[in-house]
Amino acid sequence: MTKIVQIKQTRIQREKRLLIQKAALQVFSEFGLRGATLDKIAKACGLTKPNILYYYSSKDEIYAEVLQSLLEEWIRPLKDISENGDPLKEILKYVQKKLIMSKTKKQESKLFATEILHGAPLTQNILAGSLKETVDDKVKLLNKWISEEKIAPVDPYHLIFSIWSMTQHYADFDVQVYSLLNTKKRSRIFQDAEDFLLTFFTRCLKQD
Amino acid sequence: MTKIVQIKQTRIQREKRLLIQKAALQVFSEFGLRGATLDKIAKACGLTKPNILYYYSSKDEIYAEVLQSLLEEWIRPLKDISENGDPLKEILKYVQKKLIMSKTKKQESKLFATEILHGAPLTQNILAGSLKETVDDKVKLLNKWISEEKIAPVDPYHLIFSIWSMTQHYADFDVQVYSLLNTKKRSRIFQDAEDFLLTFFTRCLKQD
DNA sequence: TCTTTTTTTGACCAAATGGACAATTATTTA
DNA sequence: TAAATAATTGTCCATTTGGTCAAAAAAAGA
Repeated sequence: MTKIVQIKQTRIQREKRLLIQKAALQVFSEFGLRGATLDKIAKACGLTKPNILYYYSSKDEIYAEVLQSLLEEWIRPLKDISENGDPLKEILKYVQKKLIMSKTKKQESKLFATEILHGAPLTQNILAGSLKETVDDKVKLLNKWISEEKIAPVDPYHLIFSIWSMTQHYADFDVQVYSLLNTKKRSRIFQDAEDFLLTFFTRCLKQD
Repeated sequence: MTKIVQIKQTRIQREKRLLIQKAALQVFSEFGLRGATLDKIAKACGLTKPNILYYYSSKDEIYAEVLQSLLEEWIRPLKDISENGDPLKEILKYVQKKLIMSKTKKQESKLFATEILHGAPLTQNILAGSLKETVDDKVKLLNKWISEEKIAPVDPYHLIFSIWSMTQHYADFDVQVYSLLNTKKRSRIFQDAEDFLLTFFTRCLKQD
């Protein structure tokens, strides 16, 4: 009696898994890992709870997969900072990209933030691994630009932290940001934010 | 048969309530509202679960009280920005204060962040109320300083957001920050952060 | 000290929730 | 189209968890 292991995913499996992931992202980002329930995810994607557990063996597995696929996407733009372009322009382009992500990937940003905030139980090794590699690489580049006097001297690690924090703030703390702005300013948050950030980093980094 | 309503707190009540609040802050900031359990709080303060419920009628009530007392403390430093001092210095002093809070009030920062991140269900009215008042007040002051050409022109709302995000990042994302720095830099995070932030805001705001 | 009030706790309950499973239905494949 | 495989679901279960309650213990007051 041999059990045949299924290797290739069927069409339905691909579709349903994606469906579940989308719903899970939504629910996890709103309620956190522990606040999210399988019932909520089930309702969000129109499947039954046992049906979800047919595709994933546990709630934690769903969470892990959602987080995993999000992390890769999250690190990517940093890699795009290019040694060849104009230093200030490259940095500003990165700021813009991150800001756009805050606008269009709000759920992802919040889920990532919640994970880190609560100690990054599933993410530690990625942080200390591939993310650290990429960061260290870009830190070297920034230091090179500084020594060549192409940008003003700053601690490159903290420069990266500042870009992350300022841009992600508009996704993670959107409720607060919205609460504090009046209707008029609310409708141009991201435009104002972009203007502010570009001015800010230009003033801070431009060599005179 | 009249039930006498107790008005004054006994010594034990004062002590135990504080004890519970401390433990609750710790547990809520680590696990979030839904991840925290009464049992965890109970263990953290060495009381039994029913005993905790003798002092607080529900878990939500504990959460609300912890959050409430945290919020007041959270807003306060912003109020201290003074019209009379030197504009740039006043702003830098505020940045320093916020950074110190990130260092010494990490749990509070994380709890606040988690609350906002998940939609600020209990905090909305405070955000739109007393916090908004204070912010609007300081925005006026910043605009005045700008029109008097005492600091460089920037959007004052986004300036405040940038201070919040960059300083709180060191508390909320500490796991990430630590993961990315080597041992040497890890031990001077807050010194480096302060240098970075003061330089940054000075460059950005100084009138030439 | 004796009484009253406050504090503490063990035992218990109901609801929520993650998950198992067998039976049924739909889809593929031969 | 018949057999095999994949997908779906109703039902059930065990654990976790917020919360209750009556009785016991401790503290305070007279």
